[in-house]
Parts: sequence; C-alpha cells; structure tokens
Amino acid sequence: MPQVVYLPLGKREQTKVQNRQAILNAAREVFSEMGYDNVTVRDIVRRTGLAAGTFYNYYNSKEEVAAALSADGARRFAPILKAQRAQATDWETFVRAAIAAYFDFVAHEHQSWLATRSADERSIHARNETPEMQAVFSEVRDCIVDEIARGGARGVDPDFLAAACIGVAREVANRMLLRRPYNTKAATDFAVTMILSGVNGLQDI
Amino acid sequence: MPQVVYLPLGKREQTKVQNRQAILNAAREVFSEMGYDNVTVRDIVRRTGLAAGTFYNYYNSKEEVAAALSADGARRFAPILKAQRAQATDWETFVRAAIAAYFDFVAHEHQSWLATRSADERSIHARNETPEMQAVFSEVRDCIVDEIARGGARGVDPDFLAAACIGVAREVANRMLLRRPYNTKAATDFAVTMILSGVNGLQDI
Amino acid sequence: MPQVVYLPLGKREQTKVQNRQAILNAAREVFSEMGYDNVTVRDIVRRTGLAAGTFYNYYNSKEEVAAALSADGARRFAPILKAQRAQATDWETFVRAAIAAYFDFVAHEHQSWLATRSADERSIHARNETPEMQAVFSEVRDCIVDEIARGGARGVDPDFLAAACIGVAREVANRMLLRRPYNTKAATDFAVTMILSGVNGLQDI
Amino acid sequence: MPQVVYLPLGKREQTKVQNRQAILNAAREVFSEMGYDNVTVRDIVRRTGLAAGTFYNYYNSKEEVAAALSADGARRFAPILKAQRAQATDWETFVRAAIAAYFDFVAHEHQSWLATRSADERSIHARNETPEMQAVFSEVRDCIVDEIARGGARGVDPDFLAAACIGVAREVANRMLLRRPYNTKAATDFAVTMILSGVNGLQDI
DNA sequence: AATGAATGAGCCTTCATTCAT
DNA sequence: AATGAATGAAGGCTCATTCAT
Repeated sequence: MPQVVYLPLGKREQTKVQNRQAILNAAREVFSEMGYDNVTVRDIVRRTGLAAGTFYNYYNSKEEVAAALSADGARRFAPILKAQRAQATDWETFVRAAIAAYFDFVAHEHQSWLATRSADERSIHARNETPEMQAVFSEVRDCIVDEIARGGARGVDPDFLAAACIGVAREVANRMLLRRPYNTKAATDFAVTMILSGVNGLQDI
Repeated sequence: MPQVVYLPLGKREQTKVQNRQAILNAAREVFSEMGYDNVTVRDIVRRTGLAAGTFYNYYNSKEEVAAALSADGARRFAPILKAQRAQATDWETFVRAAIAAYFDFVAHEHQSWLATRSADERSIHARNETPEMQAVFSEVRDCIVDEIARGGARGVDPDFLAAACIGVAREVANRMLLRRPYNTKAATDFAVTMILSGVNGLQDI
Repeated sequence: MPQVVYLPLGKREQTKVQNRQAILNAAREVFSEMGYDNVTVRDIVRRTGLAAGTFYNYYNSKEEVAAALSADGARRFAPILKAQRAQATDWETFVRAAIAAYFDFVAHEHQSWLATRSADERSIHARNETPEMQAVFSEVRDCIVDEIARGGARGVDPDFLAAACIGVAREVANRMLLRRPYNTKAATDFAVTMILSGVNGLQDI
Repeated sequence: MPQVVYLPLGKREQTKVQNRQAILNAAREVFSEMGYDNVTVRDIVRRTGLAAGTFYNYYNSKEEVAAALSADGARRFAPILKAQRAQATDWETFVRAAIAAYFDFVAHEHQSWLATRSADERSIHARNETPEMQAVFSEVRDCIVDEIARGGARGVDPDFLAAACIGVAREVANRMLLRRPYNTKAATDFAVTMILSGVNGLQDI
C-alpha cells in the first residue's frame, strides 16, 4: 500500500513550494473572479505579493498555470469518480455515480473557497468557471461518453445525450451553489432523476 | 396599436445608420470568431474599415456594442418566441414552443453566418457565443421561469428545473450546429422529449 | 529633366513628415553616441520627445529605422560616387574617384553633425559607425570589388586587395575626423597614394 | 630578473582558479558567437554551468570580464610580438615582424577555436571580434606608432600611416580567416608588401 | 461627423544584481 | 565560496481613448 512520506524540506525548498502554491491559489482566485480570458499574468502576481519576475521562475505563462490547475483538479477528482463508479453495473447506477461525484466535488471545492472569503467577498464577486472545474467537468463528460459507447442508454442519440447530461449537471450544480445552505443530495437527485427519466422517455419513442 | 413609421432619412442620417450597423456587424463577426473577451475595440474597427475615432461617435466601449447586440438579438427573437407561445395552453406545448423558437433562431442565425463565409472560413474558426445569443438565451430562460411560476410542472423545484431546461437546450443546440446538414426538428424533438420526460419523472417522486 | 515639386502639405501631413524625420535624426544621434547594438527603441523615442507608442506609427522596430537610415545614406551618396566615377577610365583614376567620394561624404556628414552640437557634446561622446555610414561604406566596397573584377589591378589577389583598400579608407577617414580643422584633400591623397603605390608593389612581385 | 614561481594551490584555490578560467572561456565563446554587445551576463553564466550568483564572486560585470580577456590576450601576445621585434633593426623588418606576429596570433587563436567546435558550429556562427583580439590589435597599433615615433617611415604623416597599417592588417587578416585552408604566410606577405610599397610611394612625394 | 495620429498606461518578458541558505 | 530564487527596473509592444484637422 502506497504511503505518503513527508521529507523534511530545507527553508529554500519550503519557500519554493509555498510560492508555487501561492501562485496557483492566486490564479484560481483571479480566474474565478475576473474570468480566465481577462486575467493577466500581472493580476496573478499582484495577488501573490511576489515580484513580477518571480512568476517566471515557476511558470512561463498564464496557460501553464491553467494547465497546472487543470491537472490538479483532475488529480483530486479522479479518485472520487473512480470510487463512485466502482460498483456501478448498469447505466442507471453509473449515471448516478458520475453525477454524484461531480456534485460532491463541486460542493467541496466551493466550501473551500467560501472558507477563505469574508462575507463581503462571498457576495460581491460573480464566480467564473476555473480551469480546474473545466478539467473536472471534462472528466465527467468523457466518462459519460464512454459509458454510452459501451451500450448505456441504447436507442438514444449518444452525442445529444452526452450533451444533455452535461447541460443538466452543469446548470443544476451552478444553481445549487447559489443556495444557502445547499443540499448536495437533493441537487444530485434532481439531476439524476431528470436525466434517467429523460432517457427513458427518449427510448420509448 | 403601435405602428412603425419609416421616416425618410437625409444623407447624413443614412450614413449614420449605416455606420452604426457596420459596427454591429463587424462586432458580431469578431465576437463570434475570436470570443468576446479576446476582442479589442481595434478588432471591431479594423473589420469595419472606419477610422478608429469614428467608433466613439457611436459607442463608448466594447461593452456598449455588446449591449446593443444583445438588444438586437432580443428584439429579433421576441416575435418568434411570442408567436410560438401564443397557442400554448399547457406546460407541454409551452415547453415545445419555447425550445423550438430557440432552436429555430439559433439555426437561422447560424445559416446567415455560414452564408457570408467561404468554405475555408467556415471550417477554420470555432464559433463563440455572442452577446446576441446570450440575450436570446436569457429570454428563453426568463420565459421558462415565468411559465413555471404560473404553475407549469407542479411539484418540481422551479429553480432547478429552469436550469436543467436551459442546460439541455444550450448543449443540444450546440451539438446540432456541428452536424452537416443539421436537422433542427430532430434536435428540438430530442431536447423537448428529454425535458418533458424528465419532468414527468420528477413529478412521480 | 526631372524636377522636384513641393506640394503644399496639410498640417497633419506636415507633422507626419516632421515626426518621421525627428525619429530618423534621433536614431542617427543615439546610434552614433551609444552604438547601434546598445540602442533601444525607447532611447530613440526619448530623444524625440514623442510618446512611446508613436514610434510604432512610423517604424516597427529599430531595424526598420536602421534600414531607413541606410537607404537614406546610400541615396545621398550615390550621386557623389557617380559623379566622381564618371570620368574615370583607368584603375588609378577610378580608385581616386571612389576614395575621394567617400572622404567627401564622410567629411560633409561630420560637418552637419558638428553644426548641431555644442562644444561639450562634440568632445564628450565617442562616435560610432551609424547604419548610414555602413551603407555608404558598403557602396564603396562594392564599387571597388566591381572595378577589380573588371580587370583593375591585374595580378593582385582581388579579395585581399578590396579588403586592404577598405581598411585604409576607413581608418584614415576616421583619423581625419579627429583633426581640427581637418583637411579632406590631404587625407584623400594619403589614402589614394598608399593604395596605388601598394598595388604597384604587389604587381612587381 | 623576475621569475615566475608556481606555488602549490589548496583545493579551494584550485577551484577558484578553475572557475575564473571557466568564466573567461565561456565569455570568449559567447562574445565571439553573439557579439560583445549582445551578450548578457546570463549568457556567460549559462555557458559556464555555474550558478548565477557565483559569477559575481569573480567579476562584477561583463565589462570586467572583457577587461580580463583583453589583459589575457595582451599577455599572450606580448612575447610573440617581442620575439619578432627583437631582431628588427630597420623599419622594413620591423613592420614585417609586427604584422607577422599579428597574423600568427590571429591564425593560432582561430585554430584553437575551430578545434573545439563541430563542423556545424564552425559554419553556422559568424565570428565577432572579441575583446582579446581588440587588445592584441591595439598592441600592434601601439607598436607601430612607437616605431614611427622613433623615426621609421620618415616624411610620412605618422598618424595616418599607423591608421593605414592597422586598416590593412585587420581587413586582410579577416579575409584570411574565411579561406580554407588558409595561408598565413601569403596573407602576411600581401599585407606587408602593400604597406611597405605604400609607404615608399608616400615618401616619394 | 469622420479621420487617424498622438498619447501614455499597462502587459509580457528578460536581465543584472542581491542575499538567505 | 557556491547556490539559485527573489527582486524590480527596463524594454518591446499594443491598446483605449482623445483631439486637432
């Protein structure tokens, strides 16, 4: 069984790890607040408090930071998705598994974000989709496409179906986050029921 | 009853109208080709052929142009939606009406765009959602929310439901546009069936 | 016979011509004072007093400015060289013609430069070879290579000879400029005599 | 009589000497490949493999490195020039001696450079004049000026003459290096003959 | 009202140099 | 003494916006 060993780091290594993390955190924040396209490298750097040039010791561009965030999101999401998917033997349980994993992750991430923000900040800023969430989202999409290819939801246009599932999941999850307190289970149930019933309806035609 | 009167315009006014329209057209194009966030005022102006300064005689910023495009989209979409909605007496027909109006509009807009592009251009550029489409989209959303408020789809969480409808419509419409030739009716049927069956399923709980 | 006609220019055109010229002048100065490689676009702009961005309305890079200066130098030098060369029928007169043209031009340019500088400035700064002078120099080189190819200085390694002529001309011209007052004729005579006698010596071997 | 004593060095001192030398070698290379003006301290350090900060334990700037290279060049060149000059009793033998020393040194340096380069590298890069070569060059100039001051080449403008000698030597040497294989003796003879005959011609006036 | 050059803020990136380890 | 990350000053370049013509 794999075991994580934390080697003691020298001060230098510590700072490096911290800075790298600080950049990722700052990037996540500004991406979310200003929208990926509108963010400049300087926006990220400003948020970290580091010097302008320091950024380039860690990443060469905004794109690289986004890639790192994506990878991070995918890495953290993968085990959740995997666990949920493990017991799924039929289309229905599978869909529930995938959607539930997504909603759980989204909820969890949002909680982390809320925790670091003041009440003011929480209400002021619109949240934009970060590279991380896009990556996670993409995983779900792939997973659904995969399952459809394997024969789930027979008789339904697979391309449209995947799109529809994605659409429902994304939009309902977004609404969920706006509620206080929010109820992950209820939202998941809603989305899953809607999708499964929808598919049944499509197969009846 | 309101009546539109077309007053004859002097030359000056004519040019003004033409320029205003030229800016909107150019903006629509570049928004669609480069994505709203990446577009600069200069991009719009370049496409126009007008002088840089002239832009500011009509709009004060990219945002204002976007607003104008949104208004334009809404204005053109409104009658379609209204007509479709006129005969709808129950929830089901209503949903079909709204979704169909949306798909028709999307398809029509896309056709216009295709018509002005060479084969090369059509394949090269990814299309991005323009302010217009967002406005249209928003109209549909409002319309659905409205209908739910009036008692459609009883027993279902109205907020989530509107979100889910929107999600399905948007994603399926996007996929539709990627097919050649595309079949508006099939896509509409898919989305409508999915939504209606989904709602039924939700009500059964 | 060609005739230069000066069309009256609007104020805008006037300013444009002036700015373009101001950039060239500034560039010539800083190239000469700091050396081409060390000059930045901002150095040029600073010297003009224009805004940073304005530079790019006229040239896209330092290189383009250098090219313009080169072209200008060549354009002004060509008639001088041509005139001097017109009567040359043998190698000896030809060499004298080319060298004299070069020394005249160099002296003339230097005078212009001196005229615009205070006594202080004249002594402080080392002068570096500007793109203009390089272009002029290059013309002379080509001209000599050309003449050797046509049979001048028979029996002598043409490649080395051209190099040697160039070397003598450049170095002697530079020394000439350091004297006050300087004597173009004496310097020209020196260089020419050295070259011609040198060639004779080489042919005797 | 001064005597060089080689003291045994401790490990520390050894490394120091090695690093200092490594920096000089790296600098020589990049100066030659990229041109002195275009080289940054980072370029030198990169070539070295040392850490950025280490550079400043040895030199405080690119200029200091250049000075060290100059000194090194002069130091290596001095004995050659001295030896050649020892037997020279008249102006003619002296000139030959000085020029020959220069051409020999240049050829030798170039050989060393070629030896450490692959065929590719040899052809790709233009070679630029390094601080070393400038120093060596300067030595030759001083030497000639010196000799003229002592009465060589009577009746000729000493300033112009030194310049002319320098011009011939530099340009012909550069051409020589471009030939494969190159013939140092032929090039030297060319330059020497040209100079001596030239001087004779000047004295006849 | 149209024009398009001028402006200067601001972005990305590199670099010389410092300094804690 | 060596290391290499941090710093902040420039430099190249683009852009929104203004304003004289």
